[in-house]
Amino acid sequence: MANTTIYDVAGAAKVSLATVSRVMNNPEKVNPATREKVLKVIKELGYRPNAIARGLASRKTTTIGVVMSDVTRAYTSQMLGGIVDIAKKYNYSIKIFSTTGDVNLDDSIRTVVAEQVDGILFLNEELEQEQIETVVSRVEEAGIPTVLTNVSFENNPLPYVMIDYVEGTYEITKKMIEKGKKDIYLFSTVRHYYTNDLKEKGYIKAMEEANLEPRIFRTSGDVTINTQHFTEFFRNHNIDGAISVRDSIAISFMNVAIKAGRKIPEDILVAGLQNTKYAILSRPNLTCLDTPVYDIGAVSMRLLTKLMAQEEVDNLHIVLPHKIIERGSL
Amino acid sequence: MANTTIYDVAGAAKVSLATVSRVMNNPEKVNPATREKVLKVIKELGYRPNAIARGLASRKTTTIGVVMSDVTRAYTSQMLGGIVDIAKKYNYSIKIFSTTGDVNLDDSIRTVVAEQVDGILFLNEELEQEQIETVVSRVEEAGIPTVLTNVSFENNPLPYVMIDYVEGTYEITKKMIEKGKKDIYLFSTVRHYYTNDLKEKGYIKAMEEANLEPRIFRTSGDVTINTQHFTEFFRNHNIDGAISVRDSIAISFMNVAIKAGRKIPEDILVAGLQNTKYAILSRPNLTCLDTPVYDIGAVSMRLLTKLMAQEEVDNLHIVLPHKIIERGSL
DNA sequence: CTGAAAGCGCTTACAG
DNA sequence: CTGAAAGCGCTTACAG
Repeated sequence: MANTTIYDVAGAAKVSLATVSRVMNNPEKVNPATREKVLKVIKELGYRPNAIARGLASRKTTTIGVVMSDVTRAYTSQMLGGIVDIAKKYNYSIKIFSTTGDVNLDDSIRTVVAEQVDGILFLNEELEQEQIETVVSRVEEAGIPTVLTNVSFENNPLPYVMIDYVEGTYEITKKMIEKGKKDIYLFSTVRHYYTNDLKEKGYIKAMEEANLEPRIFRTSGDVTINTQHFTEFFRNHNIDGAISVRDSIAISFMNVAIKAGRKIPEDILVAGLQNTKYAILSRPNLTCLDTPVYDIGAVSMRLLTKLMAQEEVDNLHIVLPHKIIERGSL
Repeated sequence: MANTTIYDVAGAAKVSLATVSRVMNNPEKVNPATREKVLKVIKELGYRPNAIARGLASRKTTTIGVVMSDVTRAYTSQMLGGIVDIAKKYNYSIKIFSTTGDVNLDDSIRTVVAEQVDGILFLNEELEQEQIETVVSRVEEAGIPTVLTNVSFENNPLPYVMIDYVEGTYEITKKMIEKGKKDIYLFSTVRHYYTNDLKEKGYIKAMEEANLEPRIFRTSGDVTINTQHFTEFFRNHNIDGAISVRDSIAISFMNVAIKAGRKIPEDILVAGLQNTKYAILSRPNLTCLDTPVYDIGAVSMRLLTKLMAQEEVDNLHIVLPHKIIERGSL
C-alpha cells in the first residue's frame, strides 16, 4: 500500500534524491561506490519510480498511443502483436484508443494528445482522406511523432508503413486472368476506405489491361450478412474468380460457393488480400496476397522509436515487400 | 506545439487556476456566470488538461492496465473488444501489458503497478496456480483493484468473471455420448493452464460417468504443427468425437479428418469450447460451447469501474451463463 | 463562490 | 561526483 518513493530510497541510502534519480537515469554520472549503495537499497525496498511523476517532470511518458477502430479484427490484432513486441523491447508502454462510434475525430485526437503520449501509431484504416488530414494537422500542431500504420493517402506528409496494395492486387488478379478466368469479381466492403480503394485500383488496372470488365461486389464484413448476399448472388451471376479485400469474406464466399455446388479451385479461383490466421484454417486453404501484418506493426513501432529518439531516419515512407502465397484456392 | 495549460485558461478568463480546475472537476461548486466564462475560454483555446499532471496531483490516472499474454489470439482480442467499449463509456484509458516472454512475473506486475494504473484486468489465462498467487499478493500490497478476466484458481480471493467451463464441457461431452459416441477425444494444449484444466475436468467427469475412457490429446496451437499431429493421429486412432479447448484447433482437426476421408458430423462429431469468429467460417460451421467472450471482457471492465469507484458490489465472483450453439459439426 | 498555497513524486540545470 | 532548489501542470484542503 505504502508505495516507496524516491525519498524513501534517498533516506535509506543516505544520499539526496537527486542522486537516486541519477542512478536511475544517468548511472554513469555517479560514483560507482554510491551507485552500488543506492542500487542495493532500491532492490531491498523494491522501489520503482512512479511513472506519472516521472512523466510530468521529464515531459516524456515513454508511452505511445495506438489509435484504431476495431481491436477484434484479426488483421488489427496481428498488427498490434507486432507493435506490442517491439514496444516492449524499447521499454515503451502502450495505450490503446478506439475510435469506433466517435462522432468527432478531431476531438478523439485531442484526447490522445492530452494523454501526453510520446508518439502515436495510427492504424485506423477506415478513414477517408479529409478525416486523415485532420489527424495530420492535429499531431503536427502538438508536435507528436506519428506513424501511419497500414494507412496513407495522397500527398501524405506523415511517415508511414505500407504495402503496395495496388501492385499486389494487380499481380494476383493477373494470375487469375492468366489461368484463363474472365468473370473475376472483387469483393470489397460497402464502406469506402483507403486500403480498399488501393486494392480496387490494382484490380481494375489488371482487368482493364486484359479487356475484361471489372466487377466490384460490395458486401458486409459480418459473416451472417455476407453469407446471405453471396447466396443471393449465386442465383444470377456467373463467376470464375473471386478476390476479396478481407480473408474472412473470401472464406465465407467459398463456403457458400461450395454449398452451391461449385468446386474450388476447379470452377472458381479464390484469393484473399490479407493472409490472416484464417487463411490456413479454411478448406481449401486460402491463397493470399501476403501482407505481412505482424511486420507492418513491428516496423511501424520501430520507426516510431527512432522518431521519438530524434534519430536520423533516411526513409520515412516504408513499403514492405509483398508476395503471393499459393495455397489450395488459386 | 505550445500546449495550452490551465494557467493560460486562467489568465484569459481572468480567474485563478483553482477556479478553472473546479470548472473541470466540480462544476457545481462554481458560479454559473464564471463557469460559462471559463468554459468559453476553454473551448476557444481548445484546452485539455494534461492527463499526467492531473494524474500526479489527484493520484488517479483514470487508466487501467490490461495484462495478457498474447494479443493476437482471437479469444483475447474479442475480450479486449468488450473491455475497450466499456472503458470508453466510463472514460477510462487502457494500457496494455504483454507478459509473453517474461521471465519474472513478479517483476512484470511491479511494472504495471509503477505505471500508476487505477485498476488492473488480468486476462492472462495461461498462468499456473502459484504464479497467480504472486499476482494476488502484489496487487493487494499495492492496493489496486483487480479483476481476473477469464481466469481464477482455487480459493481465489480476487474478483473474477468466469464461465463454468467444467459444467459447459461436461454438457457438450454428454451430448456426444448421448448420440452414441464412444471414442471421444479432448484436444488440449501441451502447456497446462487454468481454463483448460477446468475443461479437462468437465470432459473427464462426463466420460467417467458413462464408463468411457477419457482420452486427452495434447497438441500445439500452431496450425502447421497440429496439422501434422492430427495427420499422424489418424494412422492409428479410432475416433468418433472430438472436443477442442480452442476453436482453431477443432477446425484444423476437421480439415485433416475430412482429408482423411471422414465425414463430419456423420463419422465424427466435433465441437469447440470457445465460439470465436472462426466458428462460423469453417465448413461445416463449428458447434460450440458459447463462452461469451466479448461479454467476459465487458463485464470485467464494468465490475472494475465499480471497484475503482468504491461502490458496493454484491457479487465479486461472476459466472456468466454459457450455452451450446448447435451448428453443423455436432 | 473564489483565490493563495501546498503538494503530488519525480527531473534537471546550477552550484559547489 | 553530489546536493539544494525550482519546476513539470495539475488538485485540493484551507481561508476568506
